[in-house]
Amino acid sequence: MGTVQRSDEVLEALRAHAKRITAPKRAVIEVLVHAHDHLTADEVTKQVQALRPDVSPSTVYRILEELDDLDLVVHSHTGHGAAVYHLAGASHSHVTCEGCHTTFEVPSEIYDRLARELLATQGFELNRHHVALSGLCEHCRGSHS
Amino acid sequence: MGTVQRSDEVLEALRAHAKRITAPKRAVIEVLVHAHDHLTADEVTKQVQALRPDVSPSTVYRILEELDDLDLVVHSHTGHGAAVYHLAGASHSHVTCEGCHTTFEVPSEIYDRLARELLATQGFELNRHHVALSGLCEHCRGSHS
DNA sequence: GTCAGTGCAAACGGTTTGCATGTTT
DNA sequence: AAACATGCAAACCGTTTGCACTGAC
Repeated sequence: MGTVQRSDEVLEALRAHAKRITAPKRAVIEVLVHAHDHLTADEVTKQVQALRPDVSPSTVYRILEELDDLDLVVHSHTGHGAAVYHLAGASHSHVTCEGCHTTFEVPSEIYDRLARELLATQGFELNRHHVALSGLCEHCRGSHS
Repeated sequence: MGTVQRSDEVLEALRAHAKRITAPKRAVIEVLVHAHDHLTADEVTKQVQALRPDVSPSTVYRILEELDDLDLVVHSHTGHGAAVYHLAGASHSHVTCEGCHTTFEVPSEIYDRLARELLATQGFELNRHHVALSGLCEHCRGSHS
């Protein structure tokens, strides 16, 4: 799995895989590199369109898919609403609050033991990224269900 | 959280909550009680319609939602395709294979340590049911990707 | 008789696809 | 110039909703 934080690393990887470098791709990558949180495809699209209004949502989906296939970005399903995307940086996992629908990162080591146990007992190889754990964040736990 | 395996327990609970007992509800409950695996809403609908062809998908969704609200059924998002439903029987969790898209149960104790850790370090209260863990089952791990 | 529950059809959100056009290589 | 990437619009899947009607209580 890749570990990328800068645009040129991503572009480099694209070239290495004989993918073409286009304006929409540059824009998507730029958005992802500067993103502070985890973005849905729609949020990526809106930010991209702020730079290049003519880029279509389907193109953004296709680019995200391509980057995902190359392990340059990672996406995660949250059990509510759209999937979230971010660059495949330092390996981490996700949890989503069912109350406020915020997705945040947790160290993926919290899965270590569970992953070992699943492998040993079920022969199941855990993917720590593909879905976010669900529950209630500190704040929403206080408020109410 | 409820622990129900028999139709009459479910019907009982519905009465206790002043919900009406209708033919479509009986059929949905019957299907769930006899289900061997985890069913999508669509699968429930098809099985219900085998008994009562005039029951509409939206009704099935509404019934599943009602039963879910009453903690009589549980649903889980798998990171691929439709959510799966089953009776709220013995507490267990789910994992889904990204290869063959099979969802199966695992003892929810595998989460014990992780849940404690999330609570202690993040103040996050884990819901062990709402999403299924994702990965590769023994068989698909062998085959390929 | 009342109201919750239902069927239908239409809308919805998120995502994918077919196709003609444009752009990178 | 060939191949690939794009924009658009339409389709898609899973799910929710508005509404008039039916049937449980």
